[in-house]
Amino acid sequence: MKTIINENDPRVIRTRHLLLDAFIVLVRKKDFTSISVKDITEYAQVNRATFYAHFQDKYDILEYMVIDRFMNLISKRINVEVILNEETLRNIILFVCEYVETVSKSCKRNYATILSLMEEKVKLKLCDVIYTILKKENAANHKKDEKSALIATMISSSIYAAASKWNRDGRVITVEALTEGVMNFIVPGINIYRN
Amino acid sequence: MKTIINENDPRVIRTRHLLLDAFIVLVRKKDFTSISVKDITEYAQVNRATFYAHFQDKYDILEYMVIDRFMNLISKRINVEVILNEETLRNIILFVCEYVETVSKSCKRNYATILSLMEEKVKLKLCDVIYTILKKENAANHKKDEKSALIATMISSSIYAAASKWNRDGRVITVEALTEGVMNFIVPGINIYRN
DNA sequence: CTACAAATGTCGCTTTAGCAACAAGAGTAG
DNA sequence: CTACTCTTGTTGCTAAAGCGACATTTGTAG
Repeated sequence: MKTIINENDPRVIRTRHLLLDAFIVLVRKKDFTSISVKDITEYAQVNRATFYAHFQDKYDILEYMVIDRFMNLISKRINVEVILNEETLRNIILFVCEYVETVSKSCKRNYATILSLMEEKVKLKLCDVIYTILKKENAANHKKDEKSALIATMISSSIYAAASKWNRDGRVITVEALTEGVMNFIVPGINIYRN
Repeated sequence: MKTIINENDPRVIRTRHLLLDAFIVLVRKKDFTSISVKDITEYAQVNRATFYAHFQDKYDILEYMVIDRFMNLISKRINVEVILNEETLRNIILFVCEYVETVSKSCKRNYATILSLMEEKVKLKLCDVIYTILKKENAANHKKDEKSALIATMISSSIYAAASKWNRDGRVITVEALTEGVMNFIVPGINIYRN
């Protein structure tokens, strides 16, 4: 039962960090299934009841961790202040490929199934990022918001699906080749949307 | 105005650590005089008012740090469960010499005067340690407590004074030689007290 | 010297964290 | 199956940390 109200309270930030850091340490050492909330709070030196003020359960903190990392990584590579030109799109595609690859490599097979539950959240975040860029482009024109949301959904799902397939198939073609294939598919649709 | 009640509360321990760590970092970088309470709390990410719940002022946290370090160092070298035989005494003398030397070496000249204010506290702690050992030796005989306190005072002051002088004079004789000199002075007195 | 800026301690009030105890559920050994 | 233990969420209550404001002091530039 999350009960935290003010995300900017220094105590809240500190406690969240303690819990996340503990969780990350444990995740490297033990099987996710065998990690209990008690383990996390004991390692973090935080009361167990406090954990439940921040997260619903251990799946919740896993999700938080995955999203948090995704956003950290993408924000270092893609500036949301930019416009969605071809260069930006290529950067996003390259980033998603890299992300998918590193995640799949860092997963012991036990985590693969669990992380697949998180994929949906990551896709939504990717969609968010693209939507944010698109919306800013048409800040004045509110009528286009709906269209932006729709096209962002399709762009992000295309990119993520392509990157996933590419990774699943063993990454036999180069990322550049994949990027071209994706670009050829999505750019015409985007251009039509822009007119 | 220290207002902390429960020293074992995990939050108290955590906050104290944050403050101490921040203070130690700042002490290495800046002149003690130029360190403000605000600096410490900002670095530690702790509220300024909270600082005053733990320490009176920056001199107080300095004192705490010095005592804390002294106790950490001595507890690694001298087990208070031991009895005060000649070996233990020699170990104590060696430790005090080492302590005095390292402190004086790690001090920029600005700190020397400030740390001299701390010397008295360190001496008292040394006295405490010796008294604890002595008292345990006569646990059954409460009448000897007063005598133990007195002799502990004299033993500790003798050792500390000798070590200080040895250090002040440039450490020209070996610690072993100094130890012999000190032992020759204090052991007879201790023996008389024991009978 | 003066005036302005910054640091110091302190205060009441709000918010978050710790704690102990609870019922409910999962897993395990006999 | 049963009894046992451990984990899980949850709940009041207590205690510590955060916050903004305040009067003072300190220090420093003009």
